[in-house]
Amino acid sequence: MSTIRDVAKLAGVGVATASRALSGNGSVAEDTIARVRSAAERLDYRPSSIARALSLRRSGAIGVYVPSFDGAFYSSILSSVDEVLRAAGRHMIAANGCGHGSMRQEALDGIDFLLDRDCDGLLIASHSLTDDDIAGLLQRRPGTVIVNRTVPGHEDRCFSVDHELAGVLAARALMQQGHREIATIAGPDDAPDNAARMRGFYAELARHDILVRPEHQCGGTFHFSTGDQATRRLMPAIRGEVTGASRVTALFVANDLMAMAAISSLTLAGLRVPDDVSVLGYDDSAFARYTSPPLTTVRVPITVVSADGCRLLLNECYDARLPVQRGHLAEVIWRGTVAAGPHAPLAFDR
Amino acid sequence: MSTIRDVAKLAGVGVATASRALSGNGSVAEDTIARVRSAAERLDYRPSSIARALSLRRSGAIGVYVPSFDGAFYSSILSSVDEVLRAAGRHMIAANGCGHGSMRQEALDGIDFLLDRDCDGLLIASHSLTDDDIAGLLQRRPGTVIVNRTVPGHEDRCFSVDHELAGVLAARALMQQGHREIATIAGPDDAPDNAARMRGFYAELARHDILVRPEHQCGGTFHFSTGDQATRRLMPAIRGEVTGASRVTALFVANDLMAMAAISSLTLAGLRVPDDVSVLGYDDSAFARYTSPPLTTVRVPITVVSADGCRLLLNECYDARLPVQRGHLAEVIWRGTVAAGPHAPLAFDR
DNA sequence: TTGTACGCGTTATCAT
DNA sequence: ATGATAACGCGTACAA
Repeated sequence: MSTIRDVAKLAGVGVATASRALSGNGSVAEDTIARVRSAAERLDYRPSSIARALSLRRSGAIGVYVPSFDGAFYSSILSSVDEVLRAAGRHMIAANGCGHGSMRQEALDGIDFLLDRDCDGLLIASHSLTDDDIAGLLQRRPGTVIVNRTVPGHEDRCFSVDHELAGVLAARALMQQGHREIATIAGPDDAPDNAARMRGFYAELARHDILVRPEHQCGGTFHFSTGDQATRRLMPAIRGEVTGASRVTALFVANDLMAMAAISSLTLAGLRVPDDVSVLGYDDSAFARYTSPPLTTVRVPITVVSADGCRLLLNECYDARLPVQRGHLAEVIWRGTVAAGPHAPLAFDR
Repeated sequence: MSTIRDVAKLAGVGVATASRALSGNGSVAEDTIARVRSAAERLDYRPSSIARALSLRRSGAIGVYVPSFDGAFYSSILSSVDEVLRAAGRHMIAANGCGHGSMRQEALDGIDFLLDRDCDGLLIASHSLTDDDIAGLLQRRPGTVIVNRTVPGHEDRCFSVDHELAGVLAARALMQQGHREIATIAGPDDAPDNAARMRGFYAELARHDILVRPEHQCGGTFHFSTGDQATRRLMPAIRGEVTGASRVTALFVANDLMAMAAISSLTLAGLRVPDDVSVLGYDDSAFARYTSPPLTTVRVPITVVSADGCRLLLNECYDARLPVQRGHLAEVIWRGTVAAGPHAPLAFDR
């Protein structure tokens, strides 16, 4: 490995000149630049990003924490962030939750790990941290951005759709199709984004005098398996086998993974989607248009949300002036899993 | 940010002693260690990983290139590598193909990018690079491991199942269920792993006098959309609407993403899987057990394959002595998308 | 425009 | 067991 001193020597100049010639910072004579360039070429000179980082006191790395790399949702964040970062000549150190603690502990550990790596900035997607965890982190580490949830008092550092409003849209979608007997499969109780969408969902339903019976409210973990389990538990209600209760005709599932598992489970049990039950998902993951039938779902534009978060980070950490959008909106994507229910459809403006 | 000099000063020792006390390398008196530790604690001292990297001439980073973060297959590689790395105190710089060139160019760029980041080692999963690209890279960069394909002459640096054998298993799975009229949806022509599985598949079929008609061999890109398109093209043949040709009763799809799209497409067209057509996937991605119906597929144990590749890297780059397995095997996972075909089942030993 | 010299924060060497 | 000091490779004052 040749260093900049080798290049300087070969070009017959001082190291400072070589550095300037290569980086373009500072003025260097044309022919000197050429000499240095060709010397660098000849030696196959590769600047040490480590030495540069030490000197500049910036590593050029943005740490990204996601609970998991699996699942289309978090993958989208990584893709999107990697693209923005690479275009800016920065890179990503990605960490996911691993180890053996609670999900909160895993997140804390992962973030700690990233911090130890001298990341210039941090982009975090975690629904397992408490608001206080995040508030503390935000205060300790200025260059931090939170994605997919909004922490009260720190709205400027959070990039997310309004999940509560998205929940409202989900409720309307079902009601406008004439569903009133509805069951839900939620995400983790302690996940703020889950809580928000469920809150919005139930509230909007309640505004139209629709109540989801407690026994029709299932909990899940955002993973396939729990979508499957919850659906099985709901099966009698969906089949209308519960005496004294009307048949459940629609299912709102808090993310597409669980929705997909629900459809699979339903199909396996001989129930037809959407003829026997409608299923409404959440996220609009990449696979949603390829389930059988294609999934009707609430789209969360997570790639653009995280790209904007990432650009804010770039602006702060490296004095860039990238455009940063806010106020991203969720919307219902109509595909094939929600059909007309037995009741009169309700109409909503837009 | 306090440095080790601050710690040393506060503890009343030299920097070397402080360094030794903190790292555990070299002998330091018990009470000195305690003094240094508490000084570090008080100052909330965080060693600079950059300075350490410069001094040690190792960044502690392993670069990981995957064509895309989306799709369960590459996500599994990331998860698995991150877990192994974190356990070893190392980290991952992940890059995916982005930019606007060919997939090969994207891979080349991504790898170059990683190299510029002073990664100690490289783990690469790309089916778009040529064997020569990889041979060249392997020679330039000793600490490199290739995952999910085997480059002739570099078997020791490649971690992969035998995709050709896996293709053989796929063919047997279909034949043993009594299928003889078979269509295929392959991955990219220039992807060696795709070529291998298709080669094995066709060869094993041919050994039993089964030929896949050229018009029943479709090409794809490993993405959802092409699985969908190919399936539509195949529809008449599956429906038995092609005069002078027997009805296609089974579909072998080169990865689960396309297989999922195929099922969706089939279902949408009113065809039942597996009653009307069987579908056999490839990879056993995380979602495979949650399609409708659950996908029968050839399992490629990519998490353990890449974990072993990663451990070899760790051994080479950091003189670790982690166990490294080889010779991972693919196997057919029977679920719900392959049913009995119209012909006599063939029997195979194991 | 150019070159010298220092600083970035660590670890390692070598005396003591 | 400990401390001074020299790398590590780069960027950049500052002087020329």
